[in-house]
Amino acid sequence: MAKDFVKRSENYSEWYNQLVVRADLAENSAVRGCMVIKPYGYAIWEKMQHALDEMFKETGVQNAYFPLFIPKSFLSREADHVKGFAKECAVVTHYRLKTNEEGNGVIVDPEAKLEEELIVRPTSETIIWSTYKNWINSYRDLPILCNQWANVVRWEMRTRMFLRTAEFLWQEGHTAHATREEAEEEARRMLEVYANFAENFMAVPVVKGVKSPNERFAGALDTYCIEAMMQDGKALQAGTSHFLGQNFAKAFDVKFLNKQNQLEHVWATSWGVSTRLMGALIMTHSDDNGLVLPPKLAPIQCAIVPIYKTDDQLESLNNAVDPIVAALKAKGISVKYDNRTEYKPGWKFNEYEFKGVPVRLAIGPRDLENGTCEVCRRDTLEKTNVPLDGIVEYVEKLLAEIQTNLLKKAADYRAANTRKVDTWDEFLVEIEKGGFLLCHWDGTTETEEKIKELTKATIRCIPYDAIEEEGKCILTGKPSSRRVIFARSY
RNA sequence: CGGGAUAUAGCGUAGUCCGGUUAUCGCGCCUGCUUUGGGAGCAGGAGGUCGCAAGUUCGAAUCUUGCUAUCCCGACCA
Repeated sequence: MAKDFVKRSENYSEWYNQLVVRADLAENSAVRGCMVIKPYGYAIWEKMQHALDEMFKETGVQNAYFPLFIPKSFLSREADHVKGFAKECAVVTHYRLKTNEEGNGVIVDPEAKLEEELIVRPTSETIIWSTYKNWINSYRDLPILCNQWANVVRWEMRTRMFLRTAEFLWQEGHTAHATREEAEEEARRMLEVYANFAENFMAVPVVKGVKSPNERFAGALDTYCIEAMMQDGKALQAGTSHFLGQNFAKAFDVKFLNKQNQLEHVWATSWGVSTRLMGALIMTHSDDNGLVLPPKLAPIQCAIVPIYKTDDQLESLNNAVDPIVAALKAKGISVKYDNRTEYKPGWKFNEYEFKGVPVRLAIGPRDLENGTCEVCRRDTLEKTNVPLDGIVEYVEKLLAEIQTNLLKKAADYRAANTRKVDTWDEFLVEIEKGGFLLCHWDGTTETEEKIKELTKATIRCIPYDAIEEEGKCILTGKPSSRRVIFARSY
């Protein structure tokens, strides 16, 4: 372990920042609020992208790409939408620089002012719906199911690596449908995809639910979301899927002729997940020894460290390990045999541990004699001596077990930090402890905002699986028919 | 944009209150030898506009003023 690595329990924010930087995932850039994603971090993101792409394809979604710049007038077409994003947009006003006549460097050429300013997309609903207008005439053109992988810019006041940066990478799906039912179904289907991905690939358990009107996406009729719990008890919105109704179709005049030969506005959805998922991944599993990665997203699933004194020993180890590496690769396991001479075994152990490599094998002369190797699993740090005969199957099984174990650990943690709260006094005490509080709420925005003002807690979602029960609002005592999740969040 | 703080080598820092030779220490980096089953040891070495600018002074990392940048707490948010 790094000598001065801050413990998770001591300073959670500091722990997170150091983890990101020292595990080689990312670093702050010279540009305010922006982040450099380093190769190791990007490799994880790529794995996420590939897995999501596969899942999207299964639902019939195709990838496309739309422009980075949005004419200012587009953004103002949908009233709620512009209200939601106006405060955080980067604006392009000029298209040319010129050399500074009074010295060195360049200045913005005042002659090159744009007639209409361009907005760097904070999200692409507007540019996409202005395009869809040209694609849609008849019910035969529907549905349109497009996704784009892109960067977006939101000029945030305070940033935090992966969780909130001025520029971030994401995927945004935009679909167009002939009926309300179909669009609503699509929005829910994609939420299922996200929940699936979070649990099966990231090993992050999530609560599926609907946002309260207050927390809804700007311009949506309904926002579905998945909420995860981090190890400090705070909630993290991991993905959202919006039912947009006909708002954008009306704003951009997108109509189609239905089977009855009547002109109708198109129904829309949009859904997205971002590099924020990286933050969720890091914060859900990692510990005081560094990153812990679920095998399905780990760039290196198995590291092999040779232990030797002489060149002869190294050579016989190389000969013994080569077929094992080949066999692991044949099983689709990404393996790194680290026989660099520049670093000592102890250094390598710590390195792979810190970077969250799920399984590490150590093989030395002693093992060659015994026909064994030492297997260390990152999730529990347990070490076992395992016969080299059958090692490939052992590693394969262990990776699957780690994947399962991480999800279980995270689910147990969440369960231990989720509780029902029925009185306001109790709420005030419990919210300080962190975690999810299941409470009754009278359904009004006023109450929600009052609670936020008093405690910084927000309604994370109204869970799909909320049980119908009679209750009284935590704050006002007015009747309520189901519990919602209150928590402090990122 | 309000409130608070900071700026010294790639990173982390001492020195600043109370001005005074060659700016401290650790990590990292380079060279050599010994090492290698949990971040090796010893020896040697490289690396600095002390955030920028002006002022006070015989003399400024240190005092004064202005500027800039960053961080933390708010407001905003995936």
